[in-house]
Amino acid sequence: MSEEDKGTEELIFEAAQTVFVQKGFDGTRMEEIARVAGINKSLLHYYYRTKEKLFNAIFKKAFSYFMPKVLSTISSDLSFDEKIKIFTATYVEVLLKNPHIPIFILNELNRNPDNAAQMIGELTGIAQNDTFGKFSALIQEEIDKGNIRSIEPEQLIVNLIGLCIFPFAARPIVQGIVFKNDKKRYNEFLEKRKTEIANFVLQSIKIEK
Amino acid sequence: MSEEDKGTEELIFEAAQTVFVQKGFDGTRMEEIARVAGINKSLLHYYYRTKEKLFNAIFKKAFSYFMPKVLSTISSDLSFDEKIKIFTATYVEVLLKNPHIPIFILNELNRNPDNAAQMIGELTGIAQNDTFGKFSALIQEEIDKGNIRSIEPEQLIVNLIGLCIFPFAARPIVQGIVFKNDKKRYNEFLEKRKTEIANFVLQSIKIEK
DNA sequence: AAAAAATTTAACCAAATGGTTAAAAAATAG
DNA sequence: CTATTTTTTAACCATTTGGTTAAATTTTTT
Repeated sequence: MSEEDKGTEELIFEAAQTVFVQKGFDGTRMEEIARVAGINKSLLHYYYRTKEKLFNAIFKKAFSYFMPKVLSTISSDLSFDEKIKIFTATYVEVLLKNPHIPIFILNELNRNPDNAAQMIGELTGIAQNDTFGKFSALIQEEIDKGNIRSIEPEQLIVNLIGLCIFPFAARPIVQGIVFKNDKKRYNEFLEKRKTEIANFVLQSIKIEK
Repeated sequence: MSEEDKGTEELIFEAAQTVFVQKGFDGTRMEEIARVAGINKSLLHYYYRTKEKLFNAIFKKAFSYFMPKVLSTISSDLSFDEKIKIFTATYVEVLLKNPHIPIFILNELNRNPDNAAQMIGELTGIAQNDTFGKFSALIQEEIDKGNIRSIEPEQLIVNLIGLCIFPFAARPIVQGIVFKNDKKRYNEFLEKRKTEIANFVLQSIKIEK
């Protein structure tokens, strides 16, 4: 394989990403991927033998955006407050750059949990490191130290992640119904979320006020 | 049409709901709906002429679970705190009974926003009443009265709804990764959410502490 | 320039799918 | 009982789709 092969392979990969992420596995047609990539179906199969193989490659990459290394912020030596602030801000920033990822991942995870689990298992990080376990422990420490009020660590973790992901996964609802299709206000709303989420969460759990 | 017609029509409707909600529009096969309903394809088309018509009927009903009348709690004469508590508790209860609805709605909304918007428009309530506008006004009043801290009403509304919906839409993640497939702990977690969400939110926005 | 690899073209295939049709059988209504 | 409606059966159809094949052309490597 030459260097330019990566050019074509990458071209196909990006086209596949565009189509799969927008339309899901069932809604995606191989021909459309080829069309978007500006090549033909034969070449598509020449690089990725089956739809499944291509999809799985896309899924893995998409998942790395969905559960980004941002979670490693937890293992840094920042203060708890800073960790929350940086985690949420960075997470929202990542999602602002990949706004279609959440609904894609959530849907495919739901559609074919077994295959998805397999793909996630093949990724390094996330599942292996037990990042959430560490996060739980960190929260429990803060509670024990009296820095935050008592709360089940899992509830707090799901709140944090949910507050970041939800406005993206539910964009048509939030933009359409809450903001009556005013895209500008919806985008300003998302921008503010970068700091708003940490604010909201910390106000809820901090003890001194 | 006789009375028993409704029996068969309802049978088909329920089978369609089961399949569509689990597999989405693209992933659903008409034959599977017929199989689940215990009838044959011909009879299916005899009642609902096309896949689209059947789907749209299902979508409308599902959406009424996704955005339930619970939102009318807002217009009641309860105290603000009570409104939040009852809204979140009832919403989580509704979703516990229809756990697959969120991801179904979010995905179909994303897949075909125009058709979804049309269907939502044909429903009474929700879109017409500007429930969210009223909710915003209510929140702003509470801020002006000094009962809760300053916050953009839309941020608070999205937080509330997101905290309710997210654990259902992201079940495979929450159950699989956070709770390592311990279904029992995941279900206990959801049960606690009925009160936990209001707790979390009120702690964040209440002024006296 | 020769060999190897990449790309295109186009025809082709089998399976799946949404939908139709028509005739027979069963159930229901008048 | 007769007429109507509902339901089944089964064959059928056109289209779509993922995938293959083979030959020709272009590009890259050596």
